[in-house]
Amino acid sequence: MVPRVAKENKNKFAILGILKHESISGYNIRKYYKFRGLRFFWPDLSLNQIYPTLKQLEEEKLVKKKKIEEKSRISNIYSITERGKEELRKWVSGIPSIREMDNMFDMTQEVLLKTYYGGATTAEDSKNKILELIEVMKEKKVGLKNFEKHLKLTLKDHEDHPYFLLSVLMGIRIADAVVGWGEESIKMLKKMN
Amino acid sequence: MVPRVAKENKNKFAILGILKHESISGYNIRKYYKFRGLRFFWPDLSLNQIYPTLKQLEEEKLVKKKKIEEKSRISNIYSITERGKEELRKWVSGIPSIREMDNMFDMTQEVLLKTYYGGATTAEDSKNKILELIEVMKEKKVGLKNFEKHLKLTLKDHEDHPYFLLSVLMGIRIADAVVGWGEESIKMLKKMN
DNA sequence: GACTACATGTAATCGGTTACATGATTGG
DNA sequence: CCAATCATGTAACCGATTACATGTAGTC
Repeated sequence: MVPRVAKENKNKFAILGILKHESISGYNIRKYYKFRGLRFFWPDLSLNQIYPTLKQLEEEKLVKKKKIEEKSRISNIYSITERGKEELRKWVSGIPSIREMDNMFDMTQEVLLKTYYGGATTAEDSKNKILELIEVMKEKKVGLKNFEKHLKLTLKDHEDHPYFLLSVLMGIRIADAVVGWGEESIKMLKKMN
Repeated sequence: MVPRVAKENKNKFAILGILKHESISGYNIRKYYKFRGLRFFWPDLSLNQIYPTLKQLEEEKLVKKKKIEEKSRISNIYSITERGKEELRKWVSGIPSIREMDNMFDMTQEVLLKTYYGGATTAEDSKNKILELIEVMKEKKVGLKNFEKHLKLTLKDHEDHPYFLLSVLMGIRIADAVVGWGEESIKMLKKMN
């Protein structure tokens, strides 16, 4: 029997990354998510998800809970443990398996989250991930360009084809945007050394 | 008690849209997904998901199953019913609630799937959806530009800030790409009339 | 004979959403 | 005093993934 590998709970690392940046309560993790820009590219981190995940992280000894009274208010402040930092670093530095993905949004999201928490590992690790993303996106673009050519020739064969073409054009735009971003990012990361 | 509104099963409509284009088997829905470009921007449609969904669609009388023997092979060919076509049209023509979303990828994906199946409704419907996406993306960009300004000023205050900046820059690139695509698409849809 | 592609499903489980539940504090 | 915000959770359910299960047809 092959051991079952559960789909990674990425919200776990999203939360761990926030706690690496600062020690805060569950309620404030939600605010952090909402007000630091993470929400623009990462799926909703709701409180109903944050609290159980924190409980799980505590059981795994990746975070520590402390009851703190502040301005006559009691809240549970969570902070990352050494073990948690190491777990985060391992996850962030790991090359995401974007080669097995087709969906351009999925792969971009994955690399973006790891880039966002790039402070948890070395600039070199971040650079490598972005370089791979650039490469894969360029390959996707070649495939999309072929679709475009084919659809432009068969535009009038089926009422659906013009709409298929529109979605392919979006794919090409996304690929270009990601490659452009990647190249700009590589330059910025080099300057940081 | 407020009635529970289940999260829309979008794969249901993805499959319905494929069957509107052509009558095929579950196995071939998977191939369609893989080879028509849908995979570039829509999450994996696996066979383990396709079969139960087809069963559900059949129960709802949105599709019809027919056992067909072809080249000594028996397969279940599914075709869309009139009711299914109407259900698809209603879904495609509905304005997605992207204003309640923060995640730029989510909103783009949602509009893209509806654009992909634009043949199920009028060009006018597709245009309206894209116009709204352009507007929302422009708003997101304003927010991201503010983040960018702030992060550039505080770049050296925290080791994480350069990485936050990188993710914000990606957001800006995505926003620009989507707006550019939207404007190009509007022009193409106008020509189609 | 082994491998790939065709072809269809079920069972167990996980991750995430919706809904429910409770209570304190602050500001108008 | 009422609304918004602070603050933390549980229960039920749904959607999607992983794993399991089975069998045929064609090709190297």
